[in-house]
Amino acid sequence: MKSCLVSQLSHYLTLDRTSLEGLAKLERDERSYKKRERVFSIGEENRFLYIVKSGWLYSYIDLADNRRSIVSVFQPGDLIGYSEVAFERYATNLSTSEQSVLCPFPKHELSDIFEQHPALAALFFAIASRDQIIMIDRMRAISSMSSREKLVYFLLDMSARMLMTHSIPEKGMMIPMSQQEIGDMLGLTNVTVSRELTALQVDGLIEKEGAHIRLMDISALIRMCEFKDRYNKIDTTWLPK
Amino acid sequence: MKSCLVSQLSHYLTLDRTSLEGLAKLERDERSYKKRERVFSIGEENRFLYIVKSGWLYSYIDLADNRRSIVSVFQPGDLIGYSEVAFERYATNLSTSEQSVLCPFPKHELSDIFEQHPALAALFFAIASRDQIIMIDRMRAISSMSSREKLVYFLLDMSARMLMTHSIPEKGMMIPMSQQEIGDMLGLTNVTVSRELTALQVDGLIEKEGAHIRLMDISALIRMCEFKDRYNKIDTTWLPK
DNA sequence: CGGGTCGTTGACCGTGATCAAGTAACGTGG
DNA sequence: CCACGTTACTTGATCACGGTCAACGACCCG
Repeated sequence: MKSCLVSQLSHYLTLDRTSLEGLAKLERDERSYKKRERVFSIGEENRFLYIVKSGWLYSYIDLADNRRSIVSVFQPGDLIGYSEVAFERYATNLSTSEQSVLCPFPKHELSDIFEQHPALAALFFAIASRDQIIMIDRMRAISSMSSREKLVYFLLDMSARMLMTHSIPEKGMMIPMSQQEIGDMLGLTNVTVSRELTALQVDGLIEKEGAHIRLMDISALIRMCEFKDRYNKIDTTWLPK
Repeated sequence: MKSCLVSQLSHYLTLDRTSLEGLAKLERDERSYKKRERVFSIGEENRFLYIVKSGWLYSYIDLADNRRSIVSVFQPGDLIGYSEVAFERYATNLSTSEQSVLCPFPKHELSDIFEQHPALAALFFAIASRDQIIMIDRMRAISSMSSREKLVYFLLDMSARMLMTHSIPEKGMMIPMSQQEIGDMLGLTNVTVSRELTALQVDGLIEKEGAHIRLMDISALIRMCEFKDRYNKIDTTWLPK
């Protein structure tokens, strides 16, 4: 069975035999987590990185007034923890939002990649850089958009991301997050998320049914928040080899 | 004369001779820019990265209502552009805020680093990861703090950053940014920045005089926004060699 | 001296948070 | 299978924070 990480990376670059072997080593172990289970917490010793084999997860930070800020959402094929690799202790919490399987591997094995697979290391670097740009997009959304535009941005981001690895079914994409959690990603309350989602539906821009959401007029939505798809293609021409 | 980049990197790790040579190659060329000069613009072909030799710069994105979002501020010793390395065209604009000198080098030379200096490549990765966490901190600030707390966060961030390379003079740190620009970093207007800064001064938490700001009660300020210094120390134990 | 940028201060207003109540969906155990 | 408890979503009423608009003063440089 093909690894999700490999399939995400192959989307950007055809990997040679030795790179594949290097990656396989990282996916040796696997562990399963229940729904809403905490994988690691802020302040714990940061020893492992994780590859998502199945399930959705998110990293978050608790705020003062028992709300929280959701930092990133992870899906199958994502590498978790490289943005924290510079610190001895975790700077975020990681929790599953549904039942998930992860492959943990120790931090120092990342250094083997740098020593033995420079092209792979550079690809990881490029992906980290892609995610940095995505974070910048989200910052722009949070700091300058209306609540409605923020939601549109969120939906397009999720959609672009899912389209990278698989197509979206007829009844729309399935987002296993509560409205509270969506709000926590955008700096909104669950109340506003509910209101704006129904407003978007009334205006015919989306259709929703349970956890499934269908985007009805994508180009209008893209115009609303000047969305750019950062997932589809990255520049790999500069990579070694 | 010692390079600023080397002195920033040395703050984290003692570099061996070959690493120093690899870095020297990147700093071969240099070019000077006037105050408020545009270095590159969104959409231009992304061919160069830059090392800051002197001056302050910032990258930004224009918003709809002729405002803009300032993404990052760069100071001497910083590496500019690695967060965009994954894209063929620049995703942000870069402009100086005062007269500056930069060392540009072509993107593909970064790949030489990955091939020939794995430890250095991993250190760059760690710094990119540090900056990712800093971005997360700022996201938390923007999405959940009051305007006053945002400003406190901004001041502490600047202070921590400057302390990494040099000490802060008696009359306070000198921030060559207008209140408009500070607002653009935090998602606030110049009006609010002005109001809150004077309010902080009235409360005795800071003192300001022109572009100089002195933090009077650092521990109170840190408590106000739960600030964490991410610059001072990073984990380099996992690096190759 | 004059023009321009930047910072300050005041009055008003709009968006989204807050508080609250009610409904719907779901899982568990009797 | 229903009774119950819990969680998620919806909808309404009110409020506060920070944005907007505007006027004025300080300062700098030509």
